[in-house]
Amino acid sequence: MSSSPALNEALIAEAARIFATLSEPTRLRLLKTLMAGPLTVSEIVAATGLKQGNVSKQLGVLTQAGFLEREREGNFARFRVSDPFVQELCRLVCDKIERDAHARVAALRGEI
Amino acid sequence: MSSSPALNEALIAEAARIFATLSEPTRLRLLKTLMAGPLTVSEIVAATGLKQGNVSKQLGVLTQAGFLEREREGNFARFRVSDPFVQELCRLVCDKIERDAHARVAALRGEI
DNA sequence: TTCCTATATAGCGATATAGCTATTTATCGA
DNA sequence: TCGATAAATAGCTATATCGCTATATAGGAA
Repeated sequence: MSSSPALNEALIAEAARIFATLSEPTRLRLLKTLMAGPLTVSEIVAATGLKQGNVSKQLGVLTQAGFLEREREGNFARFRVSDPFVQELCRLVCDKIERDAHARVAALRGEI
Repeated sequence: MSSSPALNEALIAEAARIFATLSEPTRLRLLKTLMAGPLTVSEIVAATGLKQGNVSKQLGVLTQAGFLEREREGNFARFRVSDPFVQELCRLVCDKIERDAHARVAALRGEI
């Protein structure tokens, strides 16, 4: 049971879109900040030191991509990570980075 | 045991780089093609219909990122996926896409 | 060496998007 | 209704990078 080329292309395009969403340091910083718990825009601005406009814009991108949920609270907007998938993905990547770092250290040891 | 801000930034930058490498449909297509087994550049060109120059360029990007290994075979260059990490990552993302698709279908059913 | 084929790379136009400043929109309290 | 504050957005410049064409490099065979 193999899928049609078109479906494959759609799957690839969607996967690329997901990876692209996660390809910006600023957005990863926002996700990391929100992984500790839901926060309002101003709290995020205070926690990260990023400009309010950029924070709003990138939160919008992450929400559009389905990684965050937005909830109005009076004058504020509170954002939360909406999908454990994000955590899984980030953990996998971070583990990989650590593994590679350890491998590099081991290689250096071998070279001495 | 929390890491220094600088280390965190480095980790985020590295993660963003990994995601960015996977954010291009062409590169995902190449990875997908190579997941079936190692191939030379000309075989990849034949299998995908992409231009030789682009294939070389993007294989270079993937190799630089550590996702592929290159092996000279006389006049040819054979590439292979070098890290099961790539498969894991792609599987995770594809699963997510399928889950979301099913969820959308279910939502549609509910709306009828 | 000289030719031929497989890869790699240079240079270019087009496109996408990050972050900036400034402004607009939305919601609450007086 | 009228500020005041939180958030979203508009418009901009700068930058990165895709795929393209054309060319350079590398390695084998004659």
